[in-house]
Amino acid sequence: MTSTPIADLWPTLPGADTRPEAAYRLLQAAVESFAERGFHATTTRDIATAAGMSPAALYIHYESKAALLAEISRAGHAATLALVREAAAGDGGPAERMRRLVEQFTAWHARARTVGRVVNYELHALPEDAYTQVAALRLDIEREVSALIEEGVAAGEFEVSEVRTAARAVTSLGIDVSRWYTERSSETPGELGRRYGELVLRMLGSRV
Amino acid sequence: MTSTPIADLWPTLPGADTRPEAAYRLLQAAVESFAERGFHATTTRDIATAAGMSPAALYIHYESKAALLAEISRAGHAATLALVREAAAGDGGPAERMRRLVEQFTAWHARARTVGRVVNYELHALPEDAYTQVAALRLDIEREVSALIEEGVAAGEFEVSEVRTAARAVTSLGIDVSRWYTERSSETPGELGRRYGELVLRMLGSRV
DNA sequence: GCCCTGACTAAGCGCTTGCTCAGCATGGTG
DNA sequence: CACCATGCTGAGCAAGCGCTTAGTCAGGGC
Repeated sequence: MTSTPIADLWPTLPGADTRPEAAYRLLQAAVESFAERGFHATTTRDIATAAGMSPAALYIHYESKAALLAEISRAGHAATLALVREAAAGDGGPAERMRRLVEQFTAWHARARTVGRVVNYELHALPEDAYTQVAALRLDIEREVSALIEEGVAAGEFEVSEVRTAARAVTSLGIDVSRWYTERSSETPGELGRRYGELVLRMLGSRV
Repeated sequence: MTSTPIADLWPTLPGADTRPEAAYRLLQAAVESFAERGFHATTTRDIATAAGMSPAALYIHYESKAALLAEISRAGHAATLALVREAAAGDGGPAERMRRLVEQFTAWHARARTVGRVVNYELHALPEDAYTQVAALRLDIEREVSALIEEGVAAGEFEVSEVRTAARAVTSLGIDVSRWYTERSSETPGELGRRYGELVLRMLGSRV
């Protein structure tokens, strides 16, 4: 692992290459604070101090505390959707692609657990317009997983009684990783991903 | 369903039969507010108003806002542990008991989703002593599930490569239900429980 | 040398927060 | 009848909140 999750996210932000480094430090501090204490328990003073600045400096780079949350949530969801799309559209049969999808989805939620927590558990604090955008991305993720399961059923590789319930279970398993995973966990993100990939394939009645 | 989840929890509280009805209304209002907005975004005025009282009345029945959270969290965890113990110690082989456990664990997290949200996602806001108690209950729940999986493996009914990872996955699936389930969900808690029971048995490589 | 610009700070404003306190109504008891 | 405990309210305090404002300062263009 050569870069932290927030560094992965940063280049995907609009105008990232021209933004001062301070904006990056603020975003990083915000992710960590929101993940640890939640959005409402985090103060603008917390974020600014962690980024080595006075509270007023925050407002030069971001419109508001909520704008920071919106930026994190949008970028995090976009990254997750990209990851899911890439795995679902890759080489191999449905089962093989599903295994890769779960491996990477799970590993991401372990590795980027701070971003993952903000993305999945602070939705209610988003301003309405940001929430609308993010809800659309979440729907896309679920649809992508559902489509892959359906493909697997059609190909005779999976056997499930309810596709939507199964898709829920698959994404649910991965998302919840960001709640309980800590750096003190005994498994690496990669190991966990591989084991969850195995479990999910069995859950879907895979014959492969 | 003849009673709401908070009514289920109330009788288990110390001295519940002598407490005034106002204390009950406050607890109910607190559960709903904490579940919807989170602990920190909820004000004592929100809770008191929802219970039909002035803010000051809250402090006659509870020591603080955090004491309300602690009471909810303790009672919710105790109820979940009791549910898990009952299912794990019931009749039948390991697979049969695991199916019942998952059915009931999942259905509880759907039906009592407001309590479930507070229980699982507001841990960080608990005072330290309440957190210690609750953490012990959570460990007991995980141990109960792990023990049942081990029993199943020993009996040749399950086949898993890592018991702890499998136990995590089982509880994880159920817990996450309280995050996404809404009263508008297409499945009833009972249906969802049965489907999840099926998925989990397959996940554990059940031969039954 | 001069001024402009962008990044930043010290101070603090207006408001909300968790919580307190003096006092009021009510209903059971002697 | 007086008395008092219980449950509650209206008013408000101290602290902390998100955010603003006036002003500082280094560095680059002319």
